[in-house]
Amino acid sequence: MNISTKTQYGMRAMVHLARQSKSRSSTEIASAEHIPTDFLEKILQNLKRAGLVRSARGVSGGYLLAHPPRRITARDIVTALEKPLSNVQCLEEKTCPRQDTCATKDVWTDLQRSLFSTLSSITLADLIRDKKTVTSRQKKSAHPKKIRSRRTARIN
Amino acid sequence: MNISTKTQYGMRAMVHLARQSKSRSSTEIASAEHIPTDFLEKILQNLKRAGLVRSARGVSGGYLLAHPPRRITARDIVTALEKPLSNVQCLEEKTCPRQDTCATKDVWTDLQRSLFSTLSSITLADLIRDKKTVTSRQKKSAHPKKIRSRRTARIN
DNA sequence: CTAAATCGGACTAAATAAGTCCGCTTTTTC
DNA sequence: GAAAAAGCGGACTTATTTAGTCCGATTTAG
Repeated sequence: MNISTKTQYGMRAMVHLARQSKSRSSTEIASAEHIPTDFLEKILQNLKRAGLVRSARGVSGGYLLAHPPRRITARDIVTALEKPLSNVQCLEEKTCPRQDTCATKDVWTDLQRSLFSTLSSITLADLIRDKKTVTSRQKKSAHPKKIRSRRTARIN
Repeated sequence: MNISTKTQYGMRAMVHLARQSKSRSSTEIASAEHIPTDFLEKILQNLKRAGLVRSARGVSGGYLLAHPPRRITARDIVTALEKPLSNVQCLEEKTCPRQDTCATKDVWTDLQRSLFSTLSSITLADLIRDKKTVTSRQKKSAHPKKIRSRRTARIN
């Protein structure tokens, strides 16, 4: 019942990317966020396969968000990286052999629902706002963003 | 991000005990709930040290709940058995070295709060009731206040 | 006394997590 | 066209955690 460092790294990297307007290389993110480079590379691959980031190869390549920050939730990131999100086998199609055992199933379904619901309510846009606006995040209001551009890179 | 089998076993054992009015031996619970006996023994020790069950040694000894089922929540059980309930080091007193990193802290604190709140709202009494009452239990999602009791499970 | 139970510690095996290494491909720049 | 800087992919290693197992001691009812 813990959050793997992989997922924590991934969350940090995504927040980092959410603050940038242009693509960033994995080495740049790694040094900025104090994440082992090769490990981050793997994480970014996962995030890419999950459709959360896009990448460009070659010299001035790198990664950037595949969607605007307010369209990416913490749930997206966690489910992309945390392997068996709620691994309680009785939540699969296999039912418990005993009915009384299944009484405990309610606990795990409730837990999973609450987990998903909480994570879904948090977007990257929320996270890159100031701390004091955290309370207002719960109300889910839309916010404009300022975009600073500096360099140009081709992204697939 | 999964529930250990240890915790699942423990939950099953507690539900089992909640249905009984007298003490039960670990071997009895183990065979009824299909849990490895020696492993269950360890789990019951944990639950005992957490003050959730009581035990009697000797020939007709065994375990029984330390409190009535309506006073024991899923949170009690999970925290007793799941070792690092939400192991995100930045939730400890050690702050993250970088401020921007700490943006992700909100995710984990929210997650933990929601987790605790959900687990706290489920009592053993809820779990041993009929399935159809599950719906009504979920209505009082965040803050459990009223608890209806039907049968009086005289344990303690 | 003996059988059935709780206790406690030590130990092991399997699985998962966390990271590393290496070589390849793609793209920009000189 | 070569070099450099990036992403990509697979295989590999190491450390930690999980899931038990084993064994002996102690307690207690009959």
